[in-house]
Amino acid sequence: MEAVEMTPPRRTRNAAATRAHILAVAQAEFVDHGLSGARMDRIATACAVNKNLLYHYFGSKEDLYLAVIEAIWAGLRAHQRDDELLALPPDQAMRRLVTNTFDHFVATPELIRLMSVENIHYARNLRRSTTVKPLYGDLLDTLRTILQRGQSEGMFRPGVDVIDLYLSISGLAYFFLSNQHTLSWLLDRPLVTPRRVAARRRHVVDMVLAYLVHPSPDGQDMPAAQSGERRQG
Amino acid sequence: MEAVEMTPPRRTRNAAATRAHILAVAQAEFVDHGLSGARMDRIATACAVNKNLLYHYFGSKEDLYLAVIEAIWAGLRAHQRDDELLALPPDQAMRRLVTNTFDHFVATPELIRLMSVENIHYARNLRRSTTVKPLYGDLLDTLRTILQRGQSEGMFRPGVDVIDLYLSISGLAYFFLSNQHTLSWLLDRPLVTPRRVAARRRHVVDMVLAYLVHPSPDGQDMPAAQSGERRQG
Amino acid sequence: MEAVEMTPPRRTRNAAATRAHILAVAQAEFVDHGLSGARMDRIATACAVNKNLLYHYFGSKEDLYLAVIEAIWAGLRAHQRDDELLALPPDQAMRRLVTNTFDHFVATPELIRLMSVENIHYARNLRRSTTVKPLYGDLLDTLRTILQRGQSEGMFRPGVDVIDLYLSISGLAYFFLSNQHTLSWLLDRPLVTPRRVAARRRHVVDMVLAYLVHPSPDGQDMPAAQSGERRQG
Amino acid sequence: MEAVEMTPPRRTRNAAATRAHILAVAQAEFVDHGLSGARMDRIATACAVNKNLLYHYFGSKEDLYLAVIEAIWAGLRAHQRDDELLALPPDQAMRRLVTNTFDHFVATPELIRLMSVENIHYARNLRRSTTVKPLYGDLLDTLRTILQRGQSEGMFRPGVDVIDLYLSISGLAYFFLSNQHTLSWLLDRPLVTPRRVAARRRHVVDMVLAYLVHPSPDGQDMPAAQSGERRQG
DNA sequence: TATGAATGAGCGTTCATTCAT
DNA sequence: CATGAATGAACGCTCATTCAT
Repeated sequence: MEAVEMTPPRRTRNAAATRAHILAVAQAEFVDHGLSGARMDRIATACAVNKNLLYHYFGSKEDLYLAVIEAIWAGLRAHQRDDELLALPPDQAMRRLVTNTFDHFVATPELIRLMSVENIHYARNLRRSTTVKPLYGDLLDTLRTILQRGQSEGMFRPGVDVIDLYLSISGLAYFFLSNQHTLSWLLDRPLVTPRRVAARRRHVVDMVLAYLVHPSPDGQDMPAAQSGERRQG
Repeated sequence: MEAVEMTPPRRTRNAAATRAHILAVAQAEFVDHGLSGARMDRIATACAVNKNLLYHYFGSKEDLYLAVIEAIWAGLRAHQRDDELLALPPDQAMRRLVTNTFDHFVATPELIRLMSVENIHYARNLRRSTTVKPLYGDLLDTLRTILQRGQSEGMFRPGVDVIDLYLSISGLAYFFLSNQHTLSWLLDRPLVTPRRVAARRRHVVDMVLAYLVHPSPDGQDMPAAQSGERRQG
Repeated sequence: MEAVEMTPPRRTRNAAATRAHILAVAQAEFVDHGLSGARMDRIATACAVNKNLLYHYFGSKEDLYLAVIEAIWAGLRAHQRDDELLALPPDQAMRRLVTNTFDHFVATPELIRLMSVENIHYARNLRRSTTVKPLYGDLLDTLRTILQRGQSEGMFRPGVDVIDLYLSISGLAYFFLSNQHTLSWLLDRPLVTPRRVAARRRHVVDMVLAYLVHPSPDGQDMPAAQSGERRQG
Repeated sequence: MEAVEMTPPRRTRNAAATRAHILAVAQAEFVDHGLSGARMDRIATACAVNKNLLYHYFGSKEDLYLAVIEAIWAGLRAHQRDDELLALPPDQAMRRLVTNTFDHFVATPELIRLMSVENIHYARNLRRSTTVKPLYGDLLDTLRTILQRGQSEGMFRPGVDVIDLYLSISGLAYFFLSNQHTLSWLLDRPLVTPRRVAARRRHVVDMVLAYLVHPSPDGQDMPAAQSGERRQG
């Protein structure tokens, strides 16, 4: 809920830095208030720049918003291109992919909120973007590769739709974050404490792997048995 | 995306009907445009009613919005109170609970959108409600009962957090609906066709039950094996 | 600042009483908020009658206001017709006339405020009245009689304009009441405490009589010498 | 009753001039219609300026009104600081003080009306001012000095309350101006013609000095005897 | 490049008033 | 006589945007 700080470029003749600063402040505003609720005035004031500069650099409120969501979706995609995953055995790769997704969502609340905002607006603006779509041409490739590898090894169950798998991995991490405010009110407890987040992380991994991994004949390979994540405090 | 029509009660001097009509039209407006984006003028026009009447009945835009979300959350809760579930064996009860949740989300797109909208506003309005919270005191009771019954029978795995389970059941159904517009653009295919929804329904049930249900020693009781829902076309 | 009480005529079929009640409540509203600031809604609510009744009885806001000021000006005039004055010697009569004016202003703050309100509106409404003007045809008669009697006795100074005398008697009592709120703020003390009002009453009488009464040749008849009012606590 | 014109600074991009113009036009509006009756739209139109500019410069209607009354009260005080008075003998100083007050009221009808308006609103706005009160800390000083000087010389009567004297000097000049519209209707003659104003001016001076000045033993020093003002036509 | 001044459209809200019974 | 339902006009104010330099 705080205005982004970044090196304030007051009296700077550095156009790029000013632009970046505006973008960062605008992101905070759109994250906080949505598209309709955001105020150009507040952005200009928070940037300590003249309001006209916003229009000079970005053209209009909607275009400024577009620049913000283009940046956030590019950041998401950059994170997803995790080639190191393909070097791991399928179950470990999948586990890593799930935790990476989860961790990125947790670490980037702006992403969660802007995704909600953009869907409230029926993705009308994202569709106007010419930069985002190209990045997502192969969105499912890594996941599909891991999935197929695990299936051909007999480790993963057959008949798994990669889109459904993607939606589940995302949804399991997304929902409790995106809807934390209504949920924590109705459930009468905070949902995004470090403790609860860590527990949920384990739960999500368990659920995805329980679904994917064939139980071994002798039952000793129950996914849950190894759900303890070593890398996380 | 259009204003609700309902039997137009124009020229009727029936306060309750007028109020209900306003509420229905207002819901459509808030669903479509969010809180900040909604326009009282549009609501009044769509109702064929004087704008002042909105204020006469509801006091303010925010209070009208509150009335809308109170109604939608009450509807959600009414649906969740499914006592018939407790008469079923745990696995069937759980399966039914998951499909009920899923089906209600699919059948009530307004709910999904208003949940998103309200979370964009940090649940500020829901928290003002005095009617919603009381309904949700025992939100997790049914789920907890089913879960514990399954665990004591040895059918469900131990160590399952009921909150996490609730979040997962909801999230698996919620995300692909709430974010369908960005997702279908990025994934280059529609996500809410009848075919895809049916497939996703099966997938969600499979995932939840695969997570919960112990594999039987001989491995022939894989949850997925019985995922075919008979009751759904 | 309080709503007038009067016997609340709820469920009374007594039209006259209802009308009177509305009038009393309306007076309080106009006194408090002026003409533009008054609200028909507030009046109706305070009367616990339907808003339409105000229109039924009085036609419009401006006409209701007119009824209020007609009543208050009639009350003022009724008070001024003090025939007993003419039975007194001129100086005592004048003293009585001044104190009567003063006391009536003090006792009727509504009068002061409605006079200010009506003048803010350039007496536009009072001029529409057909009932007030007739009452004031002989407004200055009593004053003129007393004045002339005193002059012909050699007790009052000659060359006194009766209008100026009237304006002074009124103005000396009016101003500190009408402007009490700004004055007491700027002078940093309350002006309408019982003590201050009593002192001002003496002062006003002194000033008017000092102006009117010839000093007696031996100087022992200084008006101030007898300024102590016996009749007042 | 018409909006002030002043050199119309349209097409001028001079903030200070625009602000001053708005203030002048706003004063005329508040003088004419009071606070509740004034219309921001009318002010904007009369200024040939966008309505939003009023808010940009003054924040709100109430704050614009506050700026107007701050200016008028500052003007009143500026006029009252008449140090030359102290160089005159007490009776002449007092005479001058009374005429100055009277003349300022006559010359500034906006002041009279805004004082009435502000009192109708219980001085609620003046009390919000941080600039007016400091100017009025020593409001009574000059008057007190003149009074005491005259008393110690034996020229003025003892036992005069300086506040009452101030209220009387003001009230004698204020009332016939503030209430001219009702009065001239009820008295059936105009009250603010040059002739009547001049006569009233003499009357007010006479009354104040008759009250203050001891009659000389031989009676030839009747205050009224020298009431003829030379400086006024 | 950057700014202070200014705008037009429209928003949420209010208010005196009228309709229908 | 009295009421609940409903209205039209306009009010104070906001907001994205443009002008002029």
